[in-house]
Amino acid sequence: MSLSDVLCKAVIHFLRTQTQDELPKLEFKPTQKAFAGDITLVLFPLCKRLQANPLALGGEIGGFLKERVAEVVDYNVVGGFLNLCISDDYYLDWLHAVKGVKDFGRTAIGESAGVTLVEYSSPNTNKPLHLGHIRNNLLGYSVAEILKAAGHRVIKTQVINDRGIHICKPILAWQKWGRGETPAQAGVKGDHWVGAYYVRFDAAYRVQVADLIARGYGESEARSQAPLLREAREMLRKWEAGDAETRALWREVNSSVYQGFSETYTRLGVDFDESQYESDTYLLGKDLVAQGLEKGVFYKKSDGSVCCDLTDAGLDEKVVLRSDGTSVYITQDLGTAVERFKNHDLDRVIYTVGDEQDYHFKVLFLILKKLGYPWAAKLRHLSYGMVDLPSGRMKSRVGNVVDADELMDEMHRTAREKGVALGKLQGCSDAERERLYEAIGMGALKYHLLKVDPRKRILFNPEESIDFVGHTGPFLQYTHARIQSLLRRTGKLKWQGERVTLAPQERDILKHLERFPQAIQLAAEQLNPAWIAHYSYDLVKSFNHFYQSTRILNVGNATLRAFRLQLAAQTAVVLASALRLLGIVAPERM
RNA sequence: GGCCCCGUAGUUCAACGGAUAGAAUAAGAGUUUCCUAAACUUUAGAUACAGGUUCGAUUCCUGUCGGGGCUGCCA
Repeated sequence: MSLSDVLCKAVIHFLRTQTQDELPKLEFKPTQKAFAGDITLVLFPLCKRLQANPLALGGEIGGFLKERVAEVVDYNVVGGFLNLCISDDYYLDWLHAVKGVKDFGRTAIGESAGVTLVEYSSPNTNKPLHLGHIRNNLLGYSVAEILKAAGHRVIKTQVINDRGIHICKPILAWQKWGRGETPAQAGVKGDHWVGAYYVRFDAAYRVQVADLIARGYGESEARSQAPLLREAREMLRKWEAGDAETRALWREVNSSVYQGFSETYTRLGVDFDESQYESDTYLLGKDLVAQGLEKGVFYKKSDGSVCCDLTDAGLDEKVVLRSDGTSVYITQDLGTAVERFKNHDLDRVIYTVGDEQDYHFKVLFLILKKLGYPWAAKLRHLSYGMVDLPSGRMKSRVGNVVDADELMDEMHRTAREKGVALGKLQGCSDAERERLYEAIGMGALKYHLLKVDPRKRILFNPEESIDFVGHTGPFLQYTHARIQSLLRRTGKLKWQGERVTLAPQERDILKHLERFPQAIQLAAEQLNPAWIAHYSYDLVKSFNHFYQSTRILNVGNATLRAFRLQLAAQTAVVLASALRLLGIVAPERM
């Protein structure tokens, strides 16, 4: 039982002697630095309910706790706040109890733990991943890891958009102008290789459109009648008809893209338990549409298209099947959702998708509810803001897209430049050094993107590259490395739980460390890795305070030295664990 | 037009409805015979505006202004 549980129980016990009325929820929080104490109970809600004076009530509760709860050694009341001072023994016992615990802070996955499906990444196979995908991947991966740490079973999945007109375009360009070239021959990753053909297609297509317009076509007509687009449409038609040659071509080109994606994922440090391909799922929703028609959830319009009326929820009507009988985007999403609940016993499904699709998911969930699936309530859209550039939104058409691989290269390069400038890592082999620069560069990138609340847009300025000093990933990594260095030097000292008197800095770290499980739970509830990022930063700040103001090793008292080393070791354990939840490597040295 | 999200130091980010709104960075001043100076200490600097709800509002509600998104038989 955690300390706040103990306190909560005691306070309720006390209040029961005062009243039988329903009690408001008790609110314990860490005491602010400016006041004496460790844990604070906010009295206002209680005062209101009991019609008591804050000072008097605080005194009564404080007195009761001091007398009856061993951990509480003192209290004071300021305004409407009851500040409790916790005994050194409590924190020392706590540290002694957790010091050997592997994976401290993580909740073991219980027998009854439900399965959460986390979908993220969702790439298109016609171009390489960009900065927006990086945010998506880091967010999805981190949330999945946090859920695991909080005791859930998790399946990580990606839906690969591998079919459609946009996939046909680069294939067509390659067929026309590629002369059988392979990515290996071109010397580029497969995804970039395909992306280049996509760009090439688009350029040629635009020339054709301009040409048609010059010959008197209207703009929209020119766009839809350009020969290249007609060819691409024809390719899509053949693909859908199952034409063997087209399918083979498609398979060949896509396979090199997957190789490229795989390298990017590995470098990003993300992974998936399964992948779904739209080429397998794009027809799934059609029978649902038929069922929906029967049930009267959908209706057929005079042109033959099928719609769902959502006006009762304040939304519009939504087309779920085109007039020519083919599916739209939401049709396959309906089908995929049903399929997932058929294949797995799911507790929850999390879709990690940008906030531009908020409306889409609102509609999707609503339609599934209307179709009568009780699990519709278990679907959740993990919506995040776009990554903007100073010039505005990234648009492939404008050509200002920040490529994922290039960005990672640049982070690595910057880490190396800064490391060299600071004279770091001189004792390492070249290979080891590069490995560390990679970890640090990626640490900077990941922390930069994850520390921001997912809902908010991120402004990414390539000119002022991501920081390595201050509130950054490398700052956390550096602290971890320093602790490791400290421990390497003095590995023999063991602390066996002997009593010492806690200095304020030591107590401060202990309080932070003790809060780690709560930080994980909070992050898991809110699906927000930023909580972990901020927790880690606070922990490191308080460790540095301790580190700077106490000479850990230079004390005569061997017990105190051993205790401080244990404190440092536990900080390293928690820090490494927190960083792992963000996908950040905690280096042994740097 | 309708719906949704966002407005906090010069800048980038914090703050389950709680105490004196925290950090980082940029600017100023310091700290290395001492466990890693990618660190630490210190000075100055902010809740877009107007109402409301209440013991208390950056947070909730209404309105105004500003930024973005969605409102496709695209994905």
